[in-house]
Amino acid sequence: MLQDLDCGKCIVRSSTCFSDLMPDDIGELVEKKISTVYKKGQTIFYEGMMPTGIYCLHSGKIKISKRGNDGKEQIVRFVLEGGLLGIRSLMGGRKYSASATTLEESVVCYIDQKTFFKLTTKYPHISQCVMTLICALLEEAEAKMTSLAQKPVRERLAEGLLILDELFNGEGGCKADEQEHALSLSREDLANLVGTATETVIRLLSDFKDEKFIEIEGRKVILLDKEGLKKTSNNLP
Amino acid sequence: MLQDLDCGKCIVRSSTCFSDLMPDDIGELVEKKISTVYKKGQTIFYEGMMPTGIYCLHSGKIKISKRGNDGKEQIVRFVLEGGLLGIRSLMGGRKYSASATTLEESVVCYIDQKTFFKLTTKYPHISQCVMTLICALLEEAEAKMTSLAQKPVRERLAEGLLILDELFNGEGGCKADEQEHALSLSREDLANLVGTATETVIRLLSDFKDEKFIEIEGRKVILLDKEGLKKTSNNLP
DNA sequence: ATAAAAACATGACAAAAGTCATTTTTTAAT
DNA sequence: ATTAAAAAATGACTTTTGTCATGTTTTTAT
Repeated sequence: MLQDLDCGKCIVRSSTCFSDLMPDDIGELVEKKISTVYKKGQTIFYEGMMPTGIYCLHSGKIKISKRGNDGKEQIVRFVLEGGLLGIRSLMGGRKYSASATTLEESVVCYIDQKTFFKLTTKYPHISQCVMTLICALLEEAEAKMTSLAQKPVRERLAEGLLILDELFNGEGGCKADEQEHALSLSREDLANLVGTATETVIRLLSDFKDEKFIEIEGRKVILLDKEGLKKTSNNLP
Repeated sequence: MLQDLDCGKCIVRSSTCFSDLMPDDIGELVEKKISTVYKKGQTIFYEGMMPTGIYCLHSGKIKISKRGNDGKEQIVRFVLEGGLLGIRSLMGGRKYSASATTLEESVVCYIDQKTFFKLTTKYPHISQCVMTLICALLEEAEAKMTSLAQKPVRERLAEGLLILDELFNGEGGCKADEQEHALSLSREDLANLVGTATETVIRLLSDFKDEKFIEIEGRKVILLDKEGLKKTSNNLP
């Protein structure tokens, strides 16, 4: 547990729904929030648990995943620095319908529901902001549904690689001096994101390599030809 | 266009987010709302348009569907009597990401955004109610994603039939004196819901008939053995 | 009532994707 | 640095699902 994170100076906070808080409320946040470091692969909450607050991702990357009826994992989305975790479940008053697991070491701030709802009551713009977030998630979920229902695996994998690249190496991602356009999800995670078998991902990645769309360095996948991937993903413009 | 719908007496309204309005506001609703009858197969709004208000379904049934990159339709969800249409797009301030088409003759009340937002500002419980609705939609969407990604078509079709039955013949559906447990979506709609080819749906429906799970009467599908369907859908309890 | 159109049905075949078994490489721990 | 464990890779084979062609039935419109 970390004691020394000062929400007042937190650049992450200022880019979330919690921007524009009055000093007193920031003070309360500093006091009430509980910050925890999770190592890679640790789970923050499990599907089926009842939420008692929300989590704000201070640093790191997280996958949100469900288990299908046969216990197989399905990755539903990712959360990056500044993202909120468990907000849908808390706002909907329902159990978590997915689990949250770190993909790398992450610092997460927990805010209990009482403190959170006090803030949403006082600041309507927070509710508004959360509503916008959830609406965006729903739009994305419906797009992904369509993709899963209609596209062959090859197209979905190309699409998945591009989305991951945008997510991890785009705006909020790592700096340019790090390995550019490199993804390092396991093949299994990639399969659970795209909705296929691990072997199929491996085979298609080799194909993509042969076609010079990507380069493979051990676990890392480096995008060489995003245009080519875009074409094979069959996403027009 | 219909002039004679009185929101004050509207049983549908009283079961939606618009329950508990003060008389004056109901009066304004009566004045401002525009009620229209749509025939079967007509489209209320199209993917890509910008919303200018919301629609409330007074009677009828509606499918919400997207087009994939190859133009193929994907049914994303259904809306029944009392449901709101276009709420996600309006609240998220974004274009419609799906179209709304009637499955049978339907009466739809349009409320322009100014009137709507006036109400949400005055009645926080409306915003709260809408938030809960959208959270539920997101949860369902993520469940459907998982199903599409992991289940074989046969299981998805069984699941789809059960969901449709629950939706159309359960609580808000038709009365018991009508054909019980009968669905009359076209095979094509069924395919576009379940994410497969029309021929595959037809073949699987024959299988289900042979296995005595359903009976087929022309376009109508009558569920005989819901337990059996549940088992083949692989949804445990 | 009848014709035209749409929806449904079926067969044959091809393509896509999954499974299982086995080997190689990479990663992590001592 | 070495070894054990995990992840990645590959091949052989099966199953699932999609496509195309064609015939039949049901709706719908005149």
